[in-house]
Amino acid sequence: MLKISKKADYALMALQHIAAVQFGDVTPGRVVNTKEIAEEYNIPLELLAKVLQTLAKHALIESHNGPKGGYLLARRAHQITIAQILESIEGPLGITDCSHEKDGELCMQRENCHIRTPLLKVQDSIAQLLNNMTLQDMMGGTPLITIQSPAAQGVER
Amino acid sequence: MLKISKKADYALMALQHIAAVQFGDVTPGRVVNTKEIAEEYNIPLELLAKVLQTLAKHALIESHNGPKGGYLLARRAHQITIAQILESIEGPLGITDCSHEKDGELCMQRENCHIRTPLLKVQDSIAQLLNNMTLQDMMGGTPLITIQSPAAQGVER
DNA sequence: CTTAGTACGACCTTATTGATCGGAGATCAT
DNA sequence: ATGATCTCCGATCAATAAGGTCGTACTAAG
Repeated sequence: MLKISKKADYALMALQHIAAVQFGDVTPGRVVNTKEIAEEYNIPLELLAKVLQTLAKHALIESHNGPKGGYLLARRAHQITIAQILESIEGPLGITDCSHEKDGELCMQRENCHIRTPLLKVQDSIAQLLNNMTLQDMMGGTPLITIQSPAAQGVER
Repeated sequence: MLKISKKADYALMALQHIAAVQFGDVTPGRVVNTKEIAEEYNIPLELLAKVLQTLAKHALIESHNGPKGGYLLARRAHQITIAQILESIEGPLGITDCSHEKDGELCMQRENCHIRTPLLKVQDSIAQLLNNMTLQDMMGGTPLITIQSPAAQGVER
């Protein structure tokens, strides 16, 4: 519980990989295709493809068609937050059902519910945490590259 | 998707209610039965019953059988953390699948996975948050319960 | 115009969650 | 004791979401 989905997991791995290739020392600027990532991390190819398409639709990466095609980060790693990634894949994140309910459908226990307010506070804390963490912060012990980032916080390297 | 389940929601509501009755001004020390809570918050009776049984099994509340029976908080509100409640209902909480995997089954992408460590940090932060918040903290502006259902009981105690 | 790649939508399978049912056991009033 | 209420507990069902697959169309490089 309080668990992120596999698709979101895959998205994080893929983005980490793309970032590592793109800004790494070996072949910087190279595009990365779906198959390469799928094989590297043992992710089902078709599923990963859909995840990447979703990320592209949300403008976190950009796709290039045809042979020699593949994906590139749309922005730099420190400009992509973990929250953005998760929300691209799983929709707006909310601890509780009544977090962002439209006018029409409000939950049955709303009138007497005393736990909504405190729960929303918890949610805010988590959202804040995820919004302050970027893809850059996940680029710790990558074998491909050694990023010298002064601003990477909270991740051991 | 980082969401807590309905059962966990129900658990929180129920505990908040029990605490409010038990330590409130109106009828302090009174036991609370399943039906009362279910009706107050429009929760399916049978489902709530199971939630309460689970909470009792984890020693967060204690049950009293027979007529005039019901539930009582096993400890005081500030000694019950939100983390304890959630874990009672949904098992050990972990952001990612590989959080607490047994020796045998480790995830397919483990060897090349670069996101595990940073994710565990996120998880720790959330766990810390939930461990530092108690039931007491959810008892903010509780309008004290005003139930005097005929089915409930007489005036004594 | 062929080939290697993404794009996209429909579909299937499985796991989790939410909810229900039927009794067994406990307790209290009478 | 006995019956009326309660909780307890296991089994089960239904709904929904998650994970994964398939087929085809579209695009660009050689």
